Amino acid sequence: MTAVLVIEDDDRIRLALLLALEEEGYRAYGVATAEEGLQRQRADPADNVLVDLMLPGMDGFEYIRQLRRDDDVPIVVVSARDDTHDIVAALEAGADDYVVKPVAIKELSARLRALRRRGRVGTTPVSNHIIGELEVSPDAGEVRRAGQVVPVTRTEFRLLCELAEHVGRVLSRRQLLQRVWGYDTGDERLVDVHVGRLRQKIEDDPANPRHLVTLRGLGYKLQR
Amino acid sequence: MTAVLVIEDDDRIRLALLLALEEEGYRAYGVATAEEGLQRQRADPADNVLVDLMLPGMDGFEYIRQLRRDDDVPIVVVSARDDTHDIVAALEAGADDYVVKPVAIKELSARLRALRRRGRVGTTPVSNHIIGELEVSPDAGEVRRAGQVVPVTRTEFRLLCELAEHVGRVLSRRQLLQRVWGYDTGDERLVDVHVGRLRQKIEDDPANPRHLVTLRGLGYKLQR
DNA sequence: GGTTCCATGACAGTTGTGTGACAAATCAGG
DNA sequence: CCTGATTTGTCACACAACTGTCATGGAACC
Repeated sequence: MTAVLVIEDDDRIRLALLLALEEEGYRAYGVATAEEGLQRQRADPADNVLVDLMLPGMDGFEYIRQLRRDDDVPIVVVSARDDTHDIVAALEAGADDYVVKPVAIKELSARLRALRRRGRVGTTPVSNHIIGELEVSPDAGEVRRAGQVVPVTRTEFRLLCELAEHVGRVLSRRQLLQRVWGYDTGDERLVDVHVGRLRQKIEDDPANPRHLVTLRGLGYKLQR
Repeated sequence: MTAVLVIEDDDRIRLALLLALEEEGYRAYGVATAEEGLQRQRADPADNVLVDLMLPGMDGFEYIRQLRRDDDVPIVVVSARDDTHDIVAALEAGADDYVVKPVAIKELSARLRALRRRGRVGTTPVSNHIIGELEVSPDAGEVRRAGQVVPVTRTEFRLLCELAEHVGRVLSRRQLLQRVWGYDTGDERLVDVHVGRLRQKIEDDPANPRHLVTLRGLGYKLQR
């Protein structure tokens, strides 16, 4: 069955849309924020995405841009604003269609069908490690936290990739030195420093890390 | 250059559309009847078709059905009628989008671009890449920015194609040297220089690139 | 309480990148 | 074949960003 993800902060509208879509034979589910929308689509990809533009927190434009980094799902904007600038900006950001509220469900359904008929084309998805709200894309050379790109340096990035490839496993300082730096020798404290810097960037509370944790006497571990 | 066929019986509207499209950087030509439209598209296929619904003789719905028998070109209906039944019927007949007259040319252009990005499904795979407002057509040997052709040199073009083929992925200087120049060896700084020159042409603010970005220590990446 | 292990801030040296200038190479048109 | 224009590759400099070391203080362990 065709699955549709609806991102709309107004509860009444969202529920009405979901109901109408189910009536039309879709499996439909919704979230209220763009952040949830990103997470949801990564965890359980839908065949179509409907998104409002005015959302609390991350807005619809930014949502589209972020999703489009590694997902080619057809995106339809459902907005109350009938403004050329918005329409152009949304399509440029990567949306495939733009309809103005209130929208006839039959029209929406027909537009979704037309889009699916076109099919997907484009980039093969990038391989990601997902650790909770953290995403590491070795291909894209990017680290995201709750959808937001976090700038990390090359060494930090390599270190994080190494840890992400072995989620839940302890890696000793020596192992990390070996794999990230290529050293066989050298001061192991170097690892500490970089772990510390990484924590500043990817942890909510760097002093009490939830993902990048220390195992005293053993080394470091990345966990979900 | 992207060619657009316009089928519209009202001379004034047709000419206005053609003019506006050319202004946007398209090669545009028009006919007044569906019969002419079919003939023309078979003789000299356009990349997009705009069609009115109310036409003398064969109407727009029938035109779409007939054209769709052997052509997967993106079709956009441009109609004065804002009626759900018409919209659904047109999309069901095989149209890809439906806009209501009068239409902002910028919106129309953005919708055409979005459609081309989706590409054709039945015919040869699309080889042109669309990255935001940027279009790269390896076949046509052209780069467009917001519809306007940007003159780039051969090397810049190859570099851009290489990056465009891997949107969202980092390519190291060595990889680029290898793929664009065919070197196995050589000074990697060469890549920097050409990236810099490319940025001057395709970026809004070359000093703060939005698409052709540097990933320090990793290489370059083209992103939407 | 002593010991070991770890976190963190500061800092100087190093590396990586952007850019302008320039000469060699290539191309277009006569 | 010649000439002028364009394109290409090299270089050097400046600047910003990154890295590794060290010292200090704090936390965990016995």
